[in-house]
Order: sequence, then structure tokens, then C-alpha cells
Amino acid sequence: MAYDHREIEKKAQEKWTGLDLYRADLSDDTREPYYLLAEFPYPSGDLHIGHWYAFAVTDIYARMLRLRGRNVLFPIGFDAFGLPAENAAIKHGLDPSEWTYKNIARMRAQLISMGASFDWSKEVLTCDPGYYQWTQWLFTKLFEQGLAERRAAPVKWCPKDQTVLANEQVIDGRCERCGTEVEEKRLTQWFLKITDYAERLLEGLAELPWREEIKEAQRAWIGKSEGAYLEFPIPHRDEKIKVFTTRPDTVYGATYVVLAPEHPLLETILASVQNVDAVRAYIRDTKRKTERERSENKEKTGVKLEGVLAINPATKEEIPVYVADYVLGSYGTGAVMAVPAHDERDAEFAHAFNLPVLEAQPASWDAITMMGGERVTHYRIRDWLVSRQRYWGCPIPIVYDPSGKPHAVPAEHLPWLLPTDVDFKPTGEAPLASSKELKERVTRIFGEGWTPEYDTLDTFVDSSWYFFRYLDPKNPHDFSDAVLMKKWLPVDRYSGGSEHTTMHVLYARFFTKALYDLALVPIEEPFHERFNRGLILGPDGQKMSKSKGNVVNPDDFVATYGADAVRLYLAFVGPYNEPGNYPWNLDGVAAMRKFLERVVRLMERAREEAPTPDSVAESVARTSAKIAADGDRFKFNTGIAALMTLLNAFEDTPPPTAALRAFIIMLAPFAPHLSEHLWEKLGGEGSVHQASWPAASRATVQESEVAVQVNGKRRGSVRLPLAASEEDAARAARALPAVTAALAGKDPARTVYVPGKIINLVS
RNA sequence: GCCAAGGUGGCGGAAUGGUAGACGCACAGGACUUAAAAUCCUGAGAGGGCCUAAAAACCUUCAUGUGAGUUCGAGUCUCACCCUUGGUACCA
Repeated sequence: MAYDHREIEKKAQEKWTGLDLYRADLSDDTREPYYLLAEFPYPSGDLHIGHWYAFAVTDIYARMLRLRGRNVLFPIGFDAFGLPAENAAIKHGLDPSEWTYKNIARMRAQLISMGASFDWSKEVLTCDPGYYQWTQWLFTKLFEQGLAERRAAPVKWCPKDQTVLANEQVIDGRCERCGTEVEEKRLTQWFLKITDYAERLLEGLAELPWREEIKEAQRAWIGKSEGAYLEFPIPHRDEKIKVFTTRPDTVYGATYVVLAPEHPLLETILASVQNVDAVRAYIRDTKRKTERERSENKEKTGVKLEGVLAINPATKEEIPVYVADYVLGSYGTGAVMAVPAHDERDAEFAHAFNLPVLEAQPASWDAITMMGGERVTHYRIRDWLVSRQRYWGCPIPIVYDPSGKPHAVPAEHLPWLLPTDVDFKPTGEAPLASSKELKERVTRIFGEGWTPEYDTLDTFVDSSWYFFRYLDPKNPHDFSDAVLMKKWLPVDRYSGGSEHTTMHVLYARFFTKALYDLALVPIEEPFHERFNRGLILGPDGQKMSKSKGNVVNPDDFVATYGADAVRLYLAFVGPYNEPGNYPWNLDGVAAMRKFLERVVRLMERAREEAPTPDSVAESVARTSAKIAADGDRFKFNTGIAALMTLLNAFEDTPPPTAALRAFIIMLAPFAPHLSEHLWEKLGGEGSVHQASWPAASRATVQESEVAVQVNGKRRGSVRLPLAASEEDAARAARALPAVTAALAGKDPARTVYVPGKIINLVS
């Protein structure tokens, strides 16, 4: 053991705490601000490799930017409401609050142990009344604006967690959290009207310098489609069947109409259908199926409504009407005109039911308008369902008057505290309904006959605005500070998991736009840059999971090799700017430790102060520029490689102390503890983390190796002054025997010369 | 199916259209050691040639999923195809 990492880490961390090194002074105007954000964690209890990957690697950039003179805000907090606390309460009889705060305390210590330079003075806990008071206040603002709305709608229900879910929380027809197949229920719930912002959420993407795949995923989720409403009258009745189509021009080829089994018109029309029983049976069958079963079965099924016809508004012909489950009640109007000649699904259905396929002339927009067509745009995105029938969440700040009308809880009664006299067991009823205190509170404040809202908010609401709160986390008078928001927002760079692309990131964008419209925040887009992080897999290349037994505990490696080696390993394993999957390589951490030990040995060979030779100054400058540029792209793997290359060179020819100090400064973001230790040994002032990044402007390079090609094929290389002319370069190139041979006595017709790179002789 | 991102040694990965494989792991040989570990040095894309007792050096061909193309020059640009990963899906 070339060095004692435990001792060094302990000393370094104490030193930083003593110097209060990472407190960001947000009012400091002498340095340019930079807001670096990593998605705050859920306090599950233990830091795993994923947390290390999320925070330790992002921390490298925070540290690098500080050394480069930026005023960096790198905050941390906990997304502390949520189901696991409640499940622990049910399973082990613990208090969810106690369970949560205990986990937070434990994770704080672990986060500090990785050497992360968080500004703990800005910490935010979403379950703290001082925080959720403002979640509630913002909710009431949205409510007053009509953006929070209570209504009955078919909703996704998880029978295991006994709560409703947002559309975004249903993955392949299953609950995102527990994997149980979701059911559909019709319930009265709170929604945030994200659909009102569909177009602006789409437009806003254009300006953002995000990776295309992130933008595309959001665009697909919003799902814009432009088309038209067309009406198909039912003869001898008042009703018309309104359909949505993206291809109104194909209306001449519409040979039948299909209603979704959920279509409301079925109720009224059923009496005049001759085969009522068959239709009823089909509707019943459909209802019994889960959404998953319904979409898995691609075989087209359906029933004709005997005795009911519809008139094609283009051809005026009477065409049959079917009910079929390939048409969804929740999209468009729940009814489609079927054009088997143009639509694959219609073609399949027509084939199964022996319906005619009609190639027809296209209809012009004029013609479509004449037949009552109306241009319309539809979006796939649904309003955000935020009610949860669970305990450990932010209480919805709503009370109902005796007539059942909802009212926002006035600001002076916020925080609207989560009651504690509650039965947690999930029954399908909201747990808060069992609280006597809550009912009494409502009666006391609002009067007899008033009743509380018993549901709590989806935790994604809590996390939709936390980045505003970080600027002024303790403000008792406002959710954030207007002046600081203007200066510090938007977040410069936001790092997180790809699983949040269509959930958290979309919600936060919606929240920001809504608050902007309320003149509460100065920005329309919350995150200037967004980076999705990859995944660290088990040593077997599989996703880590307890059941596979391939979970790697970072604590073991930290104990053996030190936090710095683990940080370096995670940064070196692959580019951080794209979400790749990297297997945990057991030898990898050991290799990083060896690298650090070589650094220690190099420092022991430090010579007395001596002037730095130009060539050494130049490699230091080149390395500094490379690491900084790579850091800006979130490519820490190549930055470390540059540092290793420099170390290799220094080992061959030990440089003077000034160059060693520069090396340690560049190492400091990656290996903060050891660098602090070595900095002291080299007689550096204060903390290495307060030093200045080595200047990247390099001494003028005099000469470089130029590759020589003949007709594009490499034949050798020559050393040339950078200023060498094309003629000089050609002359030097032709002097090479290999070139003479390749030219075989002929003069080249022309040359292509890229100074410092190549000279190509073309015949 | 559709959309997106990818495909480079045994492995993780490097390469603003300009010397492919940086850096590291694993591997092999050597030094040190009584021995091992650690450390240090050296080697290596694949094949062939030349010279050899053997090697080095040297020369040469082929190499970035496959096939074409643009270019003085292509891992990088264009087209087609194959495969992998992620997102999404009877969304009319």
C-alpha cells in the first residue's frame, strides 16, 4: 500500500468542512455562475453503484469548473416522499417519516464519503413541511389558473399498490413500480392539464441543444398528429358519427365506420340494433380484457351493428357500422372511418369481415371543407393524473364545501400538514380518510359540512420544481428568490437517468412553462443542457439485481481501494455523455488504484524548484486544454487518458515541482482526496480545490510530424517546422526512399498539404 | 411495424474527412526475489515476405458489420442491406 487512503480521505474531508469549501455564494458577481444539477436521489437507505455513477462523476465536473474560475452551484437533496417508506411502515410497523429521515442521515454520510462537493447548505427535502408548503402553494396557483382540475375519467389502477397511476407510470401495461398488470377504472381524480401545453412542449424542444434521441422520445410521447374531424350521419336519426382522421383526403375510399367499444353513442343507439345481444357480449368481453391483452392480440375482432348505417359524406353512400376493439375509446373521437385501401389495420379488418377495398380519388381540402370537414390537431399525451391513494406524499391542498365544490386551502393555512393519526394499510381508500385530526382541522378552519381531500400528490409533482427551491431553500416567504432565479436559471446542465425522459423531465418542463405564464419564474425551459447517463452492469454484464446475485457493493471497493479509485474507475469506464451500459470490471478499480500509486511515487521523486523546460510546459498546457474540453463534453474517460499519458512522460523524465503541482491540480477533480494530500506535500497553499486550473495557452509548437502519402497511401513521415511551405514539405517528402520508390520516377501531378498533418503527392 | 442511437482488437474504449486501435484491462516474455506478491522493462490487429540457428529491424497485403459510391484521402460523408440496443405502438 503506497498510501493510506482511509487516513487521507478522513483528513481531506475534515479540511474541506473546516474551510466550508463548497458553499456557493449565489450573490457573488465576480465569477460567472454555473448551475450543475444531478437528479436528486430517493432515500432508499443505501448508496449503490448507480448513485456513485450519478453523483461522483458529475462531481468531477463541478470541481473542474470551480478550478476554472466559475461560481458553481452543485446542490443536493432528497426526493423523500414515496411508496417504499409507506411499505416499510406496513411491513415492519415503522413510522414512514422516521424511516425516511433515518435513511437520509445514512445517505448523507455516504455521499460525503465519496468526496462529492455538494453545497449542503442548500439541501432540499420534499417531505419537509417547509418544502411541501410550496409544492402546495404552487398547486393552488395552478388550480386558480384552471390548470389543476378534478374530473371523472378512466384511469390506470394498480391493484397491488392500491393506487391510481399516471399514464407515464404504466410500462407495457404494467405498474412501473411493482410490475403488476394495471386495471382501468373510472374515478374522479385530480389532473394537471399538461395537454394545454402539448404544442409549446413540442416547440420548446427545437431550441434545446439536447441529444436527438431525448428530443425524439419526448416528441413521440407528445404524439402530435394533424388531421380532420368528419361527420358520418346516421340515416333517419339525429345522431352523427364524428371521426378523427389524419387522411381526410381518402374519405372517398371509406367503406365502413368503426366505433370503439367504449364509444358513448353505443348506449343510445343499441336499442335500434337488431343483434343487441351479440354487440353487448362483445363490449362485455372487451371490458374484461386488460389493455395489454387487447393490444397483444393483433387478430382483428368486432361485431357489425345490424340495422345501423352511416352515410359517407363524400360519396353519400350508406355504409355499415361496426364495433371493434382495434379502435380505442381514449384517442381521437373513439370512432374511425375505415379506408382499407390506405390503412393497414382497416385492410386487415376488411379482410377478416369480407368488406370491399375501394381505391378512390383523393379529396381536396376544399372538398373536405364542403362536406363539413374541420381541420384539427390531436396529441397522444394525456393530462397528468396526480391523485394518489397513498399516505406518504404531499397532501393535496384542497377542501370541499358542503355542496362538494373544491376550494384551494388559503396560503395562510399552508403547509397543509400531513396528518399522523392514520391507518397505512392499502384498502383502495385513501389512508388520509382514516384521520380524525384532518377532518376536525377542516371543520375548525372552514366550518361544519366542509370536508378534506384525502388523496396525496404524485411524487413527480414534488420533483417538478425542486431546482427552483435550491436557490433559496429556506425562504419562508416565497418558493424561491426572484433575483437569484433571474441570475442562475435555467440550470446549465442536468444529468440524470434515461428513464426520466418522458416522465420527470417532461413534467418539469410543463411546470416551468405553467409557472412562467403565471409570471412566477423568469424562464420557459428549465434545463439548458440535458445529459442522460448510462448504467453500470454487474460483472456478468447483466443488470444488477438481488435475484441474480450480481450486485456490486461500492462500500467494499471504497474500503479496499479508496473513494478516489472508485471515482476514477466510474469516470474512465466509458464516455459519460451518452447512456451506455458498462459491466463492472473487478480489475478496473484495482487498475485505477495502481495509477494513483504511480502518482504518489512520482511525487516522491519531486526535485527542487527548477525552471520548467518549454517541452514540459507545453505538454502540461496541452493536457490542461484537453481535459477541460473533454470535461465540457462530459467525456471524462479521455480526460483521464490524457492525465495518464502525461504521467507516463513524467515517469520517463521527472519534471520540476511546478509541473508536478499542475499535474495535481488537474488530478484534483477526479481524485479529490489524494490530490489534497499530495498538494500539501508539495507545499501548495490552502486547498488544491481552490487553486487555478493550469493555463491552456501553450508555448508555440515549433515542429511536428507530418505523414507523407503517395496517392493517399502512407509511405512514411517527416519532421517539419509548422511554418514550412508546401514546396518545402513536398521536397522533404520526396527525399524519402519509400516515396521515391512509390513515385517510380514520375513527378506528382499535384500535392495536397495540410500543415502539421499530412502531405499527399498525387500523380 | 415506426422512430432514434449504435456496430472499431480477447475486453472497456480512442480517433475536428488527414499516420486506425490513444489510454487502460487481460495476456505473453524478461528483470528484481530463495520463491511469490508488488514493482519495473519489453511485446502484440490478422496474415505473408525477406533474412535467420532463432529473433529484432525491414518490406508487403488485408483490416473499423456487408456491398456500392463521393474524395487526393473515408471508421468518419451518401445510398442500399444485415445486426444490436433504447424508445414507442392497433394513436386512425
